[in-house]
Amino acid sequence: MRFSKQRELIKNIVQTTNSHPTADWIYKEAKKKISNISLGTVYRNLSQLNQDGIINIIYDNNIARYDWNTVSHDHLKCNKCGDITDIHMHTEELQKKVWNQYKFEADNIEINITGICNKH
Amino acid sequence: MRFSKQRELIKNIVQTTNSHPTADWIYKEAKKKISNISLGTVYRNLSQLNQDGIINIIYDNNIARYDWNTVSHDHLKCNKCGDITDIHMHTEELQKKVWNQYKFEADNIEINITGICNKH
DNA sequence: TATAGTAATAGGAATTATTACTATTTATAA
DNA sequence: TTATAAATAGTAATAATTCCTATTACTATA
Repeated sequence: MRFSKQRELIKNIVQTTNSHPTADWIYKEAKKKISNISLGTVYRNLSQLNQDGIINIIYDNNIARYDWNTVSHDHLKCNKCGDITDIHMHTEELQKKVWNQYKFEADNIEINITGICNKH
Repeated sequence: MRFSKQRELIKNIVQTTNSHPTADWIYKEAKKKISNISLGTVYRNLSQLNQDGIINIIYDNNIARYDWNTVSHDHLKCNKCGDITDIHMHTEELQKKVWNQYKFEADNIEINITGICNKH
């Protein structure tokens, strides 16, 4: 992968944001520094960075959100404010369980929990 | 909820399909019976049926799939063939855990596991 | 039964999110 | 430097979903 200042910027934005931003939000942020950056460039780089394991993609219903946290983790999503909080449940036991019960070789386990967060 | 033949048809299609169909697939099936049915009608009815607890919506990356199985359950998704298998993990303990640790009142817990299924 | 009022529903248009395409620019290695 | 392969901006296309307005099912009244 060749260096590009667009990709550096995009990586930097994701890595310094805790709110699981959307592609569109990242695009608007990026424009503040490189005003003619294209949305296509944002999408392409986000998926490249994801493929290289530098950032993570999570799906919030039908839109993609990007996450600097690449270690496997889970999410609490509040139905009132829409906030998504990172949490960690131990999933090693689940991995063993699906192997034993279903002979399914799990490589990723994601637990998404919706409900009401502690701000309400 | 008022009667409509479109909704009856859509409900019937979902309830007789085991493959977690997408809105678009359901639309194509529905057209065989009501040729001028609109995709918007399909979406509206699917989400109404979901709100009434008659069917379930699951998200496979960023597209919605519909499931006749309304009891809370989890999914194994194969990276090779794309098949999605329904499974059941007990999630009561997870619900307690997020309450104790985060004071988060969970109303839905979805565990999505990706990997290689037993057909490969 | 016929009719009128109304809120739910339908179809199709519009919007949003994402991907594809192409001419041009740029990083990098020889 | 220059060759070249990769990346970019800009735009068009596609995919997924939601919105808008005419139509229709249902209810109450005559």
